Amino acid sequence: MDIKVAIFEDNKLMREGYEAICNGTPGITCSAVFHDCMDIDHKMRKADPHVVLMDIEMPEMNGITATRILVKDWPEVKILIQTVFEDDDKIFDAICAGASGYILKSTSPARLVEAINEVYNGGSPMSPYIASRVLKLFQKFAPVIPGDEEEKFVLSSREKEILSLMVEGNNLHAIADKSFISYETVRTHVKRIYKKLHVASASEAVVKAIRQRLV
Amino acid sequence: MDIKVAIFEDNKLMREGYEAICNGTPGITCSAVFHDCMDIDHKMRKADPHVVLMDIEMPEMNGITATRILVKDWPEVKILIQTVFEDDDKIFDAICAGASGYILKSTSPARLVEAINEVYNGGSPMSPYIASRVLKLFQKFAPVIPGDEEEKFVLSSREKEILSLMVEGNNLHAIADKSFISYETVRTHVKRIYKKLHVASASEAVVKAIRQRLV
DNA sequence: TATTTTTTCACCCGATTGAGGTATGGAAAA
DNA sequence: TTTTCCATACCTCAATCGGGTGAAAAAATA
Repeated sequence: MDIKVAIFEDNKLMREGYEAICNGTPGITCSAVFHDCMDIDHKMRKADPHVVLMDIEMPEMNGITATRILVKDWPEVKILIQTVFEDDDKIFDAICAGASGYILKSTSPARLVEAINEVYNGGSPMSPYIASRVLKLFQKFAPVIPGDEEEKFVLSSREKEILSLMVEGNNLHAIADKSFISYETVRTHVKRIYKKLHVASASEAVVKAIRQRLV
Repeated sequence: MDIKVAIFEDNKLMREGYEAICNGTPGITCSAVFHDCMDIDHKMRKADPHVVLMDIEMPEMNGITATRILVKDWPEVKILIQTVFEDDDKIFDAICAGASGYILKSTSPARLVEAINEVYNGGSPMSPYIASRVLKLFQKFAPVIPGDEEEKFVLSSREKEILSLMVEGNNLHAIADKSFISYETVRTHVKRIYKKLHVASASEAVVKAIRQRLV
């Protein structure tokens, strides 16, 4: 069956262009085109797409907000962001909103078709420039300092589990309940975790857990 | 002038395959092939490449460690990681090490050539699966959740300062000393921070501080 | 099989923390 | 000018936490 694509794009010319590209490609059908995201719930029900081609710059509701809504309410639908902008903030927001791909409007029709197929199959097409920005942002926010090889902490699976629960904000009693073990046992595990992590408090442990991505 | 590529790959067959692909492509020249990363400094000086094709799985020194060294000592050289592995840890480490691209060994020769051109021109080629893993990891580690607008925490500068000290692992007495205020005052601030952040413990506060980028 | 590691539980002690309240001076905003 | 917010400081009380010791199953490993 064809991949059903819904297009959200305020510019009439581009909207029609995308529609033509989709319908002109075997295996892809444009099930609906919209010029804004008003009443998006109703629009999505009507279009029932596999892939959404989403413009960022739109009146009333921008594509990023719309993406957030779609990710929440239609988690199976893949969202392919399309924009003229290349700035980090937009890229960052779109990705955090849960977009599956991010391509520039300068992308060729052939590449657009490729991208639609890729998102549909679980991949994440990105324009080369976007991809490099994503990696840069990733390196910037990476919670680890890659140099320190010495610090490798080996926690047992139970210890990792308990550390995770600590990061989630549980106190020791709550951890005991959720793990179905006694409070004293939790305390024993926690003490061992502290020893292994070379810390002396829950706060330090969770900070280290996050920064060293132990959880 | 041709793009000069240096190949680091322990498997003889693949090594020769890559070399043939590079030299068989107009605009690309393989300036050297190596079966390990020993004495990498000398090897790099000899090869003087624009792009390094780096295998992750190698004896003596793995490709990620080598990547770290290259990024530090040859910052202009683009590194294209190539591997059979798809696991998140490897991807994560390679990107943090500073790789410019990450492709699977199952990638076609045509796509490999494309990728070499893309990294050379500042892009970041990634296999679709890798790209989607990167986005997932990105979302996981994204320091802000821009969606929840309700949750914007306005801390006074003093409160932020104290929260930072908490994140650094100081206990309340240490914070008092470092801030030149009394222990009890620190406690008052901390209580207010808890209220504002809707948390009930130091651990929760530091987790929220890190995740919401408050410090 | 024997040995080590992991997981489990218990008790003690002293220090720390969290929650509640009260209060004062100053700065900023209304 | 009054009010609100911020920073400062102190008090009490109960609960929790960190450190230490000890020990016994269970599981993994040699």
